[in-house]
Amino acid sequence: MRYSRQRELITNVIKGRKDHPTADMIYNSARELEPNISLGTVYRNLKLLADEGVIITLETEDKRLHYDGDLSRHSHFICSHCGKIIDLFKPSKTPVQISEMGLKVTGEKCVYYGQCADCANQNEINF
Amino acid sequence: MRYSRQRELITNVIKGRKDHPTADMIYNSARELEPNISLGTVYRNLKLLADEGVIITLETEDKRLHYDGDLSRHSHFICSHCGKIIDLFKPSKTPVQISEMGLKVTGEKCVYYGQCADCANQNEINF
DNA sequence: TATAATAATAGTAATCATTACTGATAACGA
DNA sequence: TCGTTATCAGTAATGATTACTATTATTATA
Repeated sequence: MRYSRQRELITNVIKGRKDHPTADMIYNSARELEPNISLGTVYRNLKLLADEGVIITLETEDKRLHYDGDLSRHSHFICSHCGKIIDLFKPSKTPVQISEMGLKVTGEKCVYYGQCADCANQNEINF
Repeated sequence: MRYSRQRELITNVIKGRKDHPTADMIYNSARELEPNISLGTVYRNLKLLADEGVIITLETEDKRLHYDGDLSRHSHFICSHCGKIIDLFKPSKTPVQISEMGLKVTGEKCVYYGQCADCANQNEINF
């Protein structure tokens, strides 16, 4: 992977924010410093950075991918009313502590990722 | 909300499956019994059922919404290799127990939903 | 039971986030 | 410095989902 000024800028934009911007929001931020940057470049690099594990993606109900530059283990709270995304770090993970932040939790979706038994077996043979 | 044969069929298709079908998969199943059912009808009713809380949605990395007719509290395991979605019920939620199912967990995304402090305050005034 | 009001449908067009494509540009090893 | 080729800007294409419209079906009521 070669260096590119655009990719560095995109990385800095994400890492420098505490919200969880969409591609479009990152595009707008990036254009302030690099007015000619292309939306396609933003999307291509976001995918690249996510594949490399440099950033994290968040699939939300608003049907747009949100990006997170914080790789530390944490979960998220999404307001069903305004869509705001709030980081929840370990000590705040329990329902009680969440409510201390003024958040009223009505639901949760927890997804684990990895390799299923079938794919793990296939890998033993094919890879 | 009036009764409709199509909505009942769609509901039965989802409730009768243990996998986590997309709209397209539900459409194909529904067509076996109702060959003229429209894809638009499937989408409209899925959204309706999700809004009513009759079914649950799952936003995945494959960029297609998956639906779940099981309302009991549980999380999901998604195979990064084949995309298969596996239910994880309470007693299997810990990493150790997950690995006993032959699943190799490499990551997790946990999202809580509800009302943020700002929206809760606004509601006191406006609603 | 017949009828009117209107929710829901089938079929199709439109939307919108994301991805693919293409000729030009830039990074970087030799 | 030069050649190779990753990356880019700009734009077209894709694909899941939603909106639209004329028609049909549900259901409350006479």
